[in-house]
Amino acid sequence: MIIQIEAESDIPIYTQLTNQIIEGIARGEIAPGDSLPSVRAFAADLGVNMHTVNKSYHELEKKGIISIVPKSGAIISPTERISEEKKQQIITDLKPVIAEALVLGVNKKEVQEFVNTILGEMKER
Amino acid sequence: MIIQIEAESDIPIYTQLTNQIIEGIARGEIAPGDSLPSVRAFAADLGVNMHTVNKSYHELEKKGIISIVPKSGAIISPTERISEEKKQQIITDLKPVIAEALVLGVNKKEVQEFVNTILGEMKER
DNA sequence: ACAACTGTTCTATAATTCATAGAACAAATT
DNA sequence: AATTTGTTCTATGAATTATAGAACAGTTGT
Repeated sequence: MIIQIEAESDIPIYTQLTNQIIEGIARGEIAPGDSLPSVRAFAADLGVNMHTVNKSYHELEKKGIISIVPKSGAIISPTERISEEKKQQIITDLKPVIAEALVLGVNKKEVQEFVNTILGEMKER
Repeated sequence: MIIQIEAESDIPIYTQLTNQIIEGIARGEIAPGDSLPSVRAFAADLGVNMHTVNKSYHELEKKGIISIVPKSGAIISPTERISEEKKQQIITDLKPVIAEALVLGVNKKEVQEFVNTILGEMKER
């Protein structure tokens, strides 16, 4: 899996890393049961600080995407049934992006096409 | 249009305001040509600082959603043809949210339903 | 058993962001 | 003429982001 960090971005490095790991899982490049690199090795690889990678891992754990085994490693969790609360959070996150698209002149059909394009890049789990 | 600001949220106040204004336009509650309240009046209404509202207005202007006429007011811009670059930005913004949904166990069909639910709340322009 | 590696925790620093506050200016509105 | 407008300036305090180094204790590989 290729990770690309942009230091100049307004998105924090640990968030960029979190998102790209999630997208890697969604694409099927890494699967449940797989281990993520150690925080030190990954940090050295990316050219960032160990604590930055650690923060990303804990963000992923909080989201329920990986489980960190102390003194061992970070393992991608199996997919479970999502709660109604988390579904609502997804909708809340989607809403501002879709609203902006419509306001900027994207029509509804095109929004659906955008979503389908993205879904096409990802694996059904 | 009802604006609800959550001071405890991890989302900055000016971003919350920006998003809710965009959603108000998307729902058709406010339309191109309409004026937004003055930064001072809006700030007093919301119980936040004038500069916070001002920051939101400038964010909206940068996105091409309103036009600020100095010494006059902020007016919602008419919808124009969106550039290919902005379309790509929309897709870039959608991607992490959709990827997270899939990883958390939402299936593709359900993602499409989420999007359609949101689109149903908004007006075609 | 030993060495290497693991995540954790602690202190520390610098830059940036977020939100607030007050004041003053010049143009537009009433 | 008085009020309201967005703009600009300085200022402050809290929080966030990213880095750095050190030490600890458990796990893993040889």
